Amino acid sequence: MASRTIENYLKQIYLSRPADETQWLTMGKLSMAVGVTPGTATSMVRAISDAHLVEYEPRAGVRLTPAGEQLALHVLRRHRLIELLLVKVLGLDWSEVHAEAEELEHVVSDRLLARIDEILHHPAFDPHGDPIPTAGGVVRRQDCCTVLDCPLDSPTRIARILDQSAEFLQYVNVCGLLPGAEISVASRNHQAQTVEVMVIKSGEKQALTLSFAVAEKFFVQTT
Amino acid sequence: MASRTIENYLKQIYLSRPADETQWLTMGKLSMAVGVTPGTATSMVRAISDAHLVEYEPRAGVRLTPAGEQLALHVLRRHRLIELLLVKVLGLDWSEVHAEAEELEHVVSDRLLARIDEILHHPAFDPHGDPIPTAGGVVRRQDCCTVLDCPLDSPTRIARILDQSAEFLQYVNVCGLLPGAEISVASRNHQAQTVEVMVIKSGEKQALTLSFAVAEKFFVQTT
DNA sequence: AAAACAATTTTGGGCAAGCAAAGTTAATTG
DNA sequence: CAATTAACTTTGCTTGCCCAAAATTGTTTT
Ligand SMILES: [Mn+2]
Ligand SMILES: [Mn+2]
Ligand SMILES: [Mn+2]
Ligand SMILES: [Mn+2]
Repeated sequence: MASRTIENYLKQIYLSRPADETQWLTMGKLSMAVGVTPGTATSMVRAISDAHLVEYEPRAGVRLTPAGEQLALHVLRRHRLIELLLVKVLGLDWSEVHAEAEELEHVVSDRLLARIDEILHHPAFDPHGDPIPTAGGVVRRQDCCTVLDCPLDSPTRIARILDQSAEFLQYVNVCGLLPGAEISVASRNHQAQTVEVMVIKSGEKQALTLSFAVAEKFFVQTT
Repeated sequence: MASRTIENYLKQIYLSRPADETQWLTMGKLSMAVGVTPGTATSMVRAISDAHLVEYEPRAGVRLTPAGEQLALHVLRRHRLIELLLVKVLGLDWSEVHAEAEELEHVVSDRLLARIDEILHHPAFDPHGDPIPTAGGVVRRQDCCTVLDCPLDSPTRIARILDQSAEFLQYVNVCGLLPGAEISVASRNHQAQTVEVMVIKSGEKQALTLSFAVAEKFFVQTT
């Protein structure tokens, strides 16, 4: 059994892996993601590599083996199912569940997880719109664009938000930009680096301005 | 914050404390309860005593300070509320929830615990009939007798079972001796050390024989 | 090509928990 | 009382995980 430390490393290696599959994740990035000093990450990765859960190339970086990826996806599945349970059944606010799940993901048994999955009717997405890997370790990929690059003036639906920080999610809540919300992008200003978004908030249409950096965090799906 | 190890020690010191308040809990008993060697218990208790959570008297034993007791009761509250949640909301069998709660009790936040308490309508007892300490750390004491010493031939109700092992609880399940079940004690045989119990199992009355040792595990309340 | 820089690895050390086995103490027994 | 025994404590060692700071390496810059 992998320790909770190792589970956290594997999960972060998965989440922080570079888009280009041939690339390695550097120790600097990993140590930041896990929240330890670079030296600690190096020696931990050495150990995890001895267990054949990652490949490690000194001065290049780290990459999950198939076994390591399965384990990472299992942790991610636990994390996201727990988040959804906390929102749907326990009634916590979606801005607080990430921190909570960060701990719970390491102690929930397979049996309990199966019950949670049943109660939620085998959901495909967590409260932030992140896909929940299947019990078999498969991630159903949804290709969609962001508020930054979707077509203008067409009605779309927010599908996913790429930020787990409680403060940001509370702001998102206030704006009504939650997953499922219908919006359309009115315009983009490349000089000011801002996007103007129309959102239906408690019945009436409202305009909202976001920076490019923030717009990029919102994935949308054309309806 | 107390580590999960310390939380476990405090909880076991509370649960294993001798009935006589003036007595100390010996290191032997404690090390058995926690599942470590006696030497480990001794040095751990020394450390916890430095934190003023217990009093430790070499060669006598250990005893909780008021601060330590509050912490222990908090852990116990988490444990028992979680057990009830797992049974009532998640639909786990009551024989499996103890092991599950043993881990979860250390990672559930105050906020989540408050939600659980609300959803369950501030329950007073867990699935085994054990009292749930209040948020203020008060244990509501119910004085009742056991199947070993209750009056004969009077209808009573099972209130509490003093054994958390899954196998035993599954047997209890089969016999219909769960908390809430109506029973009456027909006779006791002091030579054979057995008790004959009448229990209403799926409509019809059934007779059941238990040893003194097992009878003692069932607390009953006269109805 | 040399110097400077940034990223990474190595070294040395710390803390929390644990075990095994040796040493101590206190109670029990002959 | 002396000897034995059982319970407890001490000692020495291990493992997992972490940090700070020094050393190394690969890449830019000058
Ligand atoms: Mn985690
Ligand atoms: Mn999420
Ligand atoms: Mn526990
Ligand atoms: Mn219980």
